[in-house]
Amino acid sequence: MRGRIMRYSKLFGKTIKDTPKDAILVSHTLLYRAGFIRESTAGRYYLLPLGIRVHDKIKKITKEGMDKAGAQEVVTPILHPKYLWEETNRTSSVGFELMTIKDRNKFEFVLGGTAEEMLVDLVRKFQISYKDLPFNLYQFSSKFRDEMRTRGGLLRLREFVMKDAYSFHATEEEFKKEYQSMWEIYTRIFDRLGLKTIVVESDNGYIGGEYCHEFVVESEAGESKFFTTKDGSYAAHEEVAKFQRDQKNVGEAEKPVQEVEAVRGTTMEDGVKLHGLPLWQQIKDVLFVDEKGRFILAIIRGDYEVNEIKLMHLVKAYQLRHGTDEEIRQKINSEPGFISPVGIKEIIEKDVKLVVVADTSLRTIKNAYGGANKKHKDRLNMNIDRDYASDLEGDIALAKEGYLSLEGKPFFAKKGIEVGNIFQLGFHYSAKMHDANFVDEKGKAKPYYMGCYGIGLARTMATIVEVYHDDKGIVWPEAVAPFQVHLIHLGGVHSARLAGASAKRATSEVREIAEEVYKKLQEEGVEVLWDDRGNVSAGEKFADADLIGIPIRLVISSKTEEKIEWKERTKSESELLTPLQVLQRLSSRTED
RNA sequence: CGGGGUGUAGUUCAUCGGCAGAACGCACGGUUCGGGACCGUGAAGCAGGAGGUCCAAUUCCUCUCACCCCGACCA
Repeated sequence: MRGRIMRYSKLFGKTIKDTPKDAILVSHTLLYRAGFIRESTAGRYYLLPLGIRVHDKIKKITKEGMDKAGAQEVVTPILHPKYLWEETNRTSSVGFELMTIKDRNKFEFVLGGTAEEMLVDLVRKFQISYKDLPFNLYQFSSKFRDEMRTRGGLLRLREFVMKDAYSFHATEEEFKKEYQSMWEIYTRIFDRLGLKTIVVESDNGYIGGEYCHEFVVESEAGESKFFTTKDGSYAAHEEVAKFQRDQKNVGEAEKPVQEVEAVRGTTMEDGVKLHGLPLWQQIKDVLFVDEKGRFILAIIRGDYEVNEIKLMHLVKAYQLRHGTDEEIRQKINSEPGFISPVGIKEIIEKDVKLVVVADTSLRTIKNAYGGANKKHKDRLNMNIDRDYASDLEGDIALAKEGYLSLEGKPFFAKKGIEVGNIFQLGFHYSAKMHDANFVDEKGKAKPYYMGCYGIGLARTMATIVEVYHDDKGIVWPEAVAPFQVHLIHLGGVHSARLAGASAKRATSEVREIAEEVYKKLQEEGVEVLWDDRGNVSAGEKFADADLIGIPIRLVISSKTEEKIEWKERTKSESELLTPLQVLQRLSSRTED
């Protein structure tokens, strides 16, 4: 534990008045101005004494939560042997953000950005039996991610401390209990940190697995876009949100297909204008190419957009890019802006692998129109099953605000900061890595079922500031404040003299009394920052106290006579208390 | 990686071909003393880096690096 007390005159890291020009977000500005952080290079920050105190408290609360949930703390090396990442083939799938380093023997390491392989490697060093399972191992360690772009001070870093946990189970049922337990513990941890989180269904990204949830704090500063219903019964990230397709003209009789001249541009609007038909009746065709070079034609109702994440999952691809105009012409033998699923398999080049993926929305329309795989030719009255078919059919549509959830409730779009997440990993890692097994009751080796769980500490710290601040500065919740008490004494030879020496204290005495109070608070175990500067005006001390944002401000001056002024950062009024009352109040607060 | 922007004192910014400036901050002295007080003095800069044009470049041109913002990714 760090020292409980500090004199401001000795505190490394001063407050500043000017707003740094590069700071856009409140959290960045305030943490910088108040002397909690300084930047090293993009996405890498120094935590100053005030900053590390807050960081430590967040860590402590996180740790208490994890321990309470029965997880056990470990430490893994930051340099991961690269062969481990090769074992799961993640060197190629996440290569864009991995950083590598070689030792003097040219042995290659990866700077750890997440530690699934390391934990599996650790666990497989032991003979795990079903009797050992389940268990959950966690650590606090620096993570390195060579992010393409950093953002907003501490919100998105290239180097940060993360609490990451990895759980190992014999069965899926067993895992689900842990997942639920982590869900609850996370909610409680963030609650203690003063953050109200929304649990949002989201995409796994490069971590792998089948499902996961983000813990999001609603904020305009956030990067996560998600949808919720008014009652909160459903919350899902934009990438995965499921919604109802409304029925359009399903009752209409199927008309014969007709090929027509269509001298038009290549956009959806051009089609609407030319034929005078609604956008939803048009078929949207989007060509993608995956990492294996497969062509994927996504077809969807014209008023919807393709969700690439959903599409990737459906076709089991790792990466998608849009097909180029040349590819459309030379490989598919179609025409940009005029692609059609009708007869497309017959016209493509022989060496081309094409997967046609249809969104379920195509079942809500009849007699659709769209291109005819030739320039300036369109086709009218296309109907699924009769005129065209897909290799895969499913949900590949992007949700939007106002769409209805599967329960029929309208979506509201929200933005938030993702402070933590929980992942189902299943056999994703244990299947790929050798010997990632446990022995079951019958003595047979089986892969273990896994989950993982992360919380970013610095991001959480910034998020707290995003939520708790006012125009004067930070307003730390008590649980994470760098100190509990900000003690100020005000000099004033003059005012003391003017007020008459008998009842009032002289300046030198005020400082002595402050020092006594400071020592008394120390004895009582109160964390206190004493602004002991003698040459600074009252206004400056107050402004600094407001900026730093410690919950309780105690003022001693010639005006307070035998008492001490008590002011809470969250309130505008103050009151005069006797020293005894101050101590009583402080002790009652710490008991809460 | 694509698009946009910024690099001049610790910080925020002026100067925009002709001796490098201000405010805040910092140091020292003095006056103040309950909401960022005032006066004086002082220290602080190879104008991000390299190259070019010019009698002369912080200023114009080229390249490069760093940082910020918007997009594709994430704790």
